[in-house]
Amino acid sequence: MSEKLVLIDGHSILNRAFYGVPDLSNSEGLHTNAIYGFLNILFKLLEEEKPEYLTVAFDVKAPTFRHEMYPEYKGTRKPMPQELHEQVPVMKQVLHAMGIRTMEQPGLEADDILGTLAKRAEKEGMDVSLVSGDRDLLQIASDKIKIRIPKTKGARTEVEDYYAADVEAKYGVTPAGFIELKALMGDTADNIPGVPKVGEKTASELLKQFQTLDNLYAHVEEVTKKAVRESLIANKDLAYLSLDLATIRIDSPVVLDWNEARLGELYTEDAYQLFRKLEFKNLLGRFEQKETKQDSLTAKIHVTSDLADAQEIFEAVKKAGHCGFAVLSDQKKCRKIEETEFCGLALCWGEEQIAVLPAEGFLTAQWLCSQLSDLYLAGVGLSTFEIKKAYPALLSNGEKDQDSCGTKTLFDVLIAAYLLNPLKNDYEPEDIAKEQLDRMIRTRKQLFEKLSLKEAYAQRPEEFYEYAGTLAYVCYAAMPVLSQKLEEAGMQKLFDEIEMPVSRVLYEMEKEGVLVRRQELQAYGDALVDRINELETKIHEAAGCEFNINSPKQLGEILFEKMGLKGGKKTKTGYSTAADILEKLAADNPIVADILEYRGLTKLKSTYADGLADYIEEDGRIHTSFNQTITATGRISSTEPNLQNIPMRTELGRLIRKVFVPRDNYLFTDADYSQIELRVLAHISGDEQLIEAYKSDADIHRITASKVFHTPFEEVTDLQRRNAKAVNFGIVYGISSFGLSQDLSITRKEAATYIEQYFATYPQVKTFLDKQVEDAKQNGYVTTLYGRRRPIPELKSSNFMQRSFGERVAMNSPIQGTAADIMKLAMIHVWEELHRRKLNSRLSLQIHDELLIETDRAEATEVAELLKDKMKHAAELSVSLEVDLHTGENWYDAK
DNA sequence: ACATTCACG
DNA sequence: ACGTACGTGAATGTC
Repeated sequence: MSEKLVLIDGHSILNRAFYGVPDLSNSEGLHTNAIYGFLNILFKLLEEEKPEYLTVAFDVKAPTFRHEMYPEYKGTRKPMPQELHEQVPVMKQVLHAMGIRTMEQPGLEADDILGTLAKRAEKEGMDVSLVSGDRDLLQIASDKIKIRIPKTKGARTEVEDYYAADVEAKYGVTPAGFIELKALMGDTADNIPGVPKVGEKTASELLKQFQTLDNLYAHVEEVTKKAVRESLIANKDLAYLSLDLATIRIDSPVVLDWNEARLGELYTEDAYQLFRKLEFKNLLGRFEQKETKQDSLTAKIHVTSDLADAQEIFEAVKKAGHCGFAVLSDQKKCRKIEETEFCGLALCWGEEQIAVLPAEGFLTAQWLCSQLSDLYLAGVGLSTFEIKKAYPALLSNGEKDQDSCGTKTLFDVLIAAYLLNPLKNDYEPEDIAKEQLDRMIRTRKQLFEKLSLKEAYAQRPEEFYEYAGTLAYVCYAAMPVLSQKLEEAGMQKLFDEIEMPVSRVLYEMEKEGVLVRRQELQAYGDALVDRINELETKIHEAAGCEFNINSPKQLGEILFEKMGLKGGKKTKTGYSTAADILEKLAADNPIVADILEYRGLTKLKSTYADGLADYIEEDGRIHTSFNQTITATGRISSTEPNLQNIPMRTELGRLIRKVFVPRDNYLFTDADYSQIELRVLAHISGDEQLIEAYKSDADIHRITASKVFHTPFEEVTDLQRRNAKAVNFGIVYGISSFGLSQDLSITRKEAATYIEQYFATYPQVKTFLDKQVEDAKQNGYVTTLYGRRRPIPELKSSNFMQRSFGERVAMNSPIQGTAADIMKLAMIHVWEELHRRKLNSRLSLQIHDELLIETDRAEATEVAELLKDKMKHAAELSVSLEVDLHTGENWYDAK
C-alpha cells in the first residue's frame, strides 16, 4: 500500500467556504465562517483519505477571486472582502496549532507549489489528492493524482473527483489539453489573453483536429475558417505566451521535506484553545475523546440526601447571603411544583461550596422547595438560569411582598445574557460559562443525551450530579460578571425594574392560561371543511388535473407552465405563488381567486382550528409560553401555541376569537394602545410638528396627509389619508422608497417624493432617524428610551443589502423596542395593582400593544379603570398615550 | 434542515 | 447592478 499525500489549495478552499457557509462570528466580532467551512472540509477529507502527509499551500499575496455570482463578469475579480481577509491569518494559526504544515513562497503561486509537490510525490510512488475549488488544477490530474473539487450543494458539501480519465470523460480533453485549450480561448479572470476570435467552441474543435498547439501551428494552413486562421497566424506569440501563463509549473523550487508534512496529533492543547476562542462548539467534541479533562469543578460537588446535612447547607447559604441555584426538574411549562418531575435542588454559595440535593428520603420535593422559598423570603440573593421555570419552587412558601413582582434579590442569568446580546438564537448554560467565566463545561447533551433528568438521575447519577452542580455554580459565578456588564452597558435598571419583574408576570399569565371552548372550536373547523373540499374539486377541474394545492412547487408549475399565466420566477426554487402575486392574477383568472380562498381556509383550519385544539389542556385552558429572551427588539414572543397571531384582519378569521372566553362570572377586558410606536417616535425624536399633531387629538394619518400634501384638513381624500398612513408605517419600519413603492403600488420616484415631503413636514424625525444610523455605525448598537440595546453587526458588512438592512433596523429598533419597554412597564404596574387591591381579575394575554384581562364581573368597572390608567401612565412622554378599551363575553366581542 | 407561505403587532 | 419594508411562530412541502 503506497503512502498518501493530500494537498490543499488554501485560499481557494477558504474562498469556497466563505461563500458557502452562512455568516458566523465569535463574540469578539471576528468572522469565522470561512475557517469553519475549511475545517469541515478538512475533517471530511482526513476521514475519507486517511493520508500520511498533508500540506496547505497559500499564495503570498492574497489573491482576488472570481465573484461567485458573476464568474464571467468582464474578467474583473472582486477583491477579497474584509470579512474573509481577516480570517486568513487565523486560518493559518489554526492549521499550525494542529501541526499542519503550510506552504507559501514569494514568487510562487499556490498552484505552482501544489503542481510541483503533486508531481514530485507521484514520482516517488505516492497517491496524491489535490484539493482545490479551482478547475485550473485539472491539468495536473493523472492516474495517481486525483483532483478533488468540493462543491457547496445546499447545506452539505459534495466533492467532485477527477483522475486523468475523468477529465477526459467530462471535458473531452486530456489534462495537458486543458492548458492548450486555455491558451487558445484565454481566461479573462486569470488574465490569460488567448487568441482573439477563438472562443470555447472553436478552441475545442481546433484541439480535436490538431491535438496540440505545436501541431496546430505546424498545420495552421489547414484551418478552414478564414478569420480564425488569420487571427491564429497574427497572434502566434500571444498564443504561446498564453500557453506559458496557463501552465502550472511542476518544477518550481519548492523546498519541502515530506517529514514536515507528516500528520501527527491534530487535537492538541493549542488547537483546543483556538477552537474555543473561535467558538466552534460542535468541533470541540472532537477533543473530548482525546482528553477526558475533568473539570476541576466536579471534585467540589457535594451530594447528600441526609436531612441534617441539607439543613446545614441551607443555613450556610443563608449565612452567605447569596447563592446560585438550579431547580432540577424537566418541565416544558411553568406549573405547580407537584405537577413537575422534580428531582432535586442544586446550590452554590461559594467557589468551593457546591451541593446537590436529590429529592429522596427525608428530602421531599416539598421540603426542598420550601427551604428554597425560605431563602427567598429571608432576602437571600438568588441567581438561577431561566427563572420563569424556578418560580413554582421559589414561591412555594408564599410571597415576600404580596403585591410586588419586583425584587432585586432575584437574578436570572438567562435574561441577563439576553439583554447583553439579544441577537443569539439560544443561551445555553455552557455558552454562559464560556462567555462569562471562560470555562468549558460539559453540556447536558454530552452528559446524558436525550434522557430526562429523572432518567439521568436513575441511570447515570454521576453525570446527573455534575450537570446539577455545574449549573448552580455557573449561576453563582456568572451573576456578578453579568451584573457588572449590565451596569457598564447602562442596563441594570432595565434588568431590575423591567425584565426581572416582567418574568414574574409572564409566569403567572402562563400558569393562568386562557379558557377555550373546545366544542365551538371543533364546530368552527368543521364548518370550514365543506367549503375547502368544494374549492379543491373546483380548482382541480379548472386545472384539468389533480395536484397538491398546498405545494408551491406543483401550484407554480400548474399556473405558470400548464396554464401559461404570466408571473416570472421570483424564488430560488421556482415560481412565487405568494398572495400578493396571485392577487394580481385573481381578477382575470377565477381559479386563482379560488386558490386564494382555499389557502385562507386551510390556514384557518390547520393552524387555528386544529392547531389550537391540540393545546387545550385538562383544565379546558390553553397555557401558551411567553418567551422573554427571543426577540432582537425586546418584545415578548408567544409559542406552543402562538396566541399573538390569532386572526383579526378578515371577518371569518376573526370569528375564531369567539372561542376564547372568560370563566363563569367573568368577562374579558381588552385594552390596546393607539399607535404607540408613532407616539414613541414623536417623543424620542422630539419633533415639534409631530408632537403638536398628537396634542390636537385628531386623526394622525389625516393630519399627516394634510401637511404632506398641502391640503386643508377637511379636504383630505381617502387616498391621501391611506398614503399618509403607509408613510407613517414606513417611517417606523425604517423607510426606503422601494419598500414604500411596493406597499402602495407606485413608482419609486413617487414614493421618494412622499418621503421627502414627510421629512419636510417633520424635520426632526429625519434628524432623529439619521442620528440613529449614525450612532449605530459609531457604537455598533442602538438603544431604547430605557437603555435596552440592539447590536447591529450588519452595518459593518461590505454587502450593500446587509448594510441597508442594518440601517433600517437602526431606525426601527429604538421605536419598536421602546414601545415594548413601555408595554412591559404597563404589565408590571397592572399586575401589581391587581394584587395590591386583592382583586380576582388576572392578566391573560399580551399581544404587543394589547392586554387582555379575565375580569371578575364584580370588578369590571374597577379593572377597566385601573387597566386604562396604568397603561396610559406606564410612561410619561411628551405626547399622551391613548388606550382603547372594550369589554365582552369573549375575545371577539372585547375588541 | 430549509424554504415558502401566511397569521399577528 | 444589487433587490427590501420592522418584529415574530406554525404548518406544510421538499430535500
